[in-house]
Amino acid sequence: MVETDKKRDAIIEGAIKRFIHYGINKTTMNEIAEDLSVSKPSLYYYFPDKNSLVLGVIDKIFNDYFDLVEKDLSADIPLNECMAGFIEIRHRFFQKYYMLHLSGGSPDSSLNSEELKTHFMRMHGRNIQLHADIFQRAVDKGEISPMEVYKTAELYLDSLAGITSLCILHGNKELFPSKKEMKNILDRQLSLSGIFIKGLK
Amino acid sequence: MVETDKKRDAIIEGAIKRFIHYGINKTTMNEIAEDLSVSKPSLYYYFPDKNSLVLGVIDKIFNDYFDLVEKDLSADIPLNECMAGFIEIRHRFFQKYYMLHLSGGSPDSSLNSEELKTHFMRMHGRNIQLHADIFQRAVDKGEISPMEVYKTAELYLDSLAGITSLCILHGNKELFPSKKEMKNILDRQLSLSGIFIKGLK
DNA sequence: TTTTGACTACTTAAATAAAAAAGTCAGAAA
DNA sequence: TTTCTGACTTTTTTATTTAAGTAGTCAAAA
Repeated sequence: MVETDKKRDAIIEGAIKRFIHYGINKTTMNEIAEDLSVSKPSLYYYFPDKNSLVLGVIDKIFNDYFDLVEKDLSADIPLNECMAGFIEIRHRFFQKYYMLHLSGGSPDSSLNSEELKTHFMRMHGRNIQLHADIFQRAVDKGEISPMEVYKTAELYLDSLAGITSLCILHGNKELFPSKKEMKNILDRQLSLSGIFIKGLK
Repeated sequence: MVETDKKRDAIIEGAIKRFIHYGINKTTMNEIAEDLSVSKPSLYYYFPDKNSLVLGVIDKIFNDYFDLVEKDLSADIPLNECMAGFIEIRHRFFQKYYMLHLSGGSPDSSLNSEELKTHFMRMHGRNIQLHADIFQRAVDKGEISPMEVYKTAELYLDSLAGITSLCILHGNKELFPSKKEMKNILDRQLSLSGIFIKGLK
């Protein structure tokens, strides 16, 4: 069982490497198998279909993200700084996994099946809830005014995601946004976050 | 000359009617001509090509918008209320001209030519400048803190536009967003605007 | 000066064929 | 028994051709 899990993880890692370069749709099960020097049916022994593999990949990426974010959660720093830290974490993930199009608040074209979309939305919801919890804690500490924390967290995250999606839409139509555009997205997200959090006081 | 301008305007009005229903790309010059009971070459007498006609349409719509907005501009009301008013104006335009996809801060697929995109971006810039001017006035009155007004106005408008684009992406994949989704967009934009303006104090 | 029927050139959409990828299975290797 | 594979089938994607539709022109008429 432990061996099996190790193999599963190795496949997921291999898949991620391909996905990062070529995206989910442009990566074939054959390529993933070849990279790992195994046959395609071996992959299908560990994952019933491509969707399950993609699901495993998304799961791993989001868990990495939540691990990082939840580590910062305990520290007793001002809300604005905490949010700035999260933005930078998300920005690194956004950059690294750009080709997977996991960016916006909404499931993208690359997640074809309903199952994947649902799973993605669950992760998204977990992120909102995490932010809502932090907002609630800040309310309890008197750092910001009382409010509907979940709705506010949703609005906060969507406003940041919206900035990203507009910047990408605006920018060059290349496969990958430029360093400059990336920097711009980060700067604007930090600005907006600062104003938003200040507006919650 | 006055007669010619009248005919031009009539053509623009006819084109808008079609565009509202079927969008720019799914409307043919023939259809516009038939609606007005004239021949296609008549249209080409007044507009050298379809782009020019679309340009005239966009120009008219934006001028209508700026007329409405600049009317409210003189009134001496709090910044937040002023912005709320503008959001409602834009929302009405968004709803009415949804099929033209003039919504986001970025030129959409329906604006094919560079000329149109440039013109659209000029209108977009004018809107940012208008908001920057209002922000500057609010700074001068001491209603909000000093800042880079243009950049802030850009961020403000993009954060609102981002909300719209995410809501549309999220929502049903129908041609038209539902009444409920529209209401949701408006409510969230008003919420975000309130928080944002408060954050500028 | 303004309008039109009849025309051409170009673009888009539909249909079809070819290629590639997902997924299966009987059986071999560990 | 669990893990793995070569050879296969089915489905999906992509490329190619074909047909249809649309933008734009022009000589001539109102």
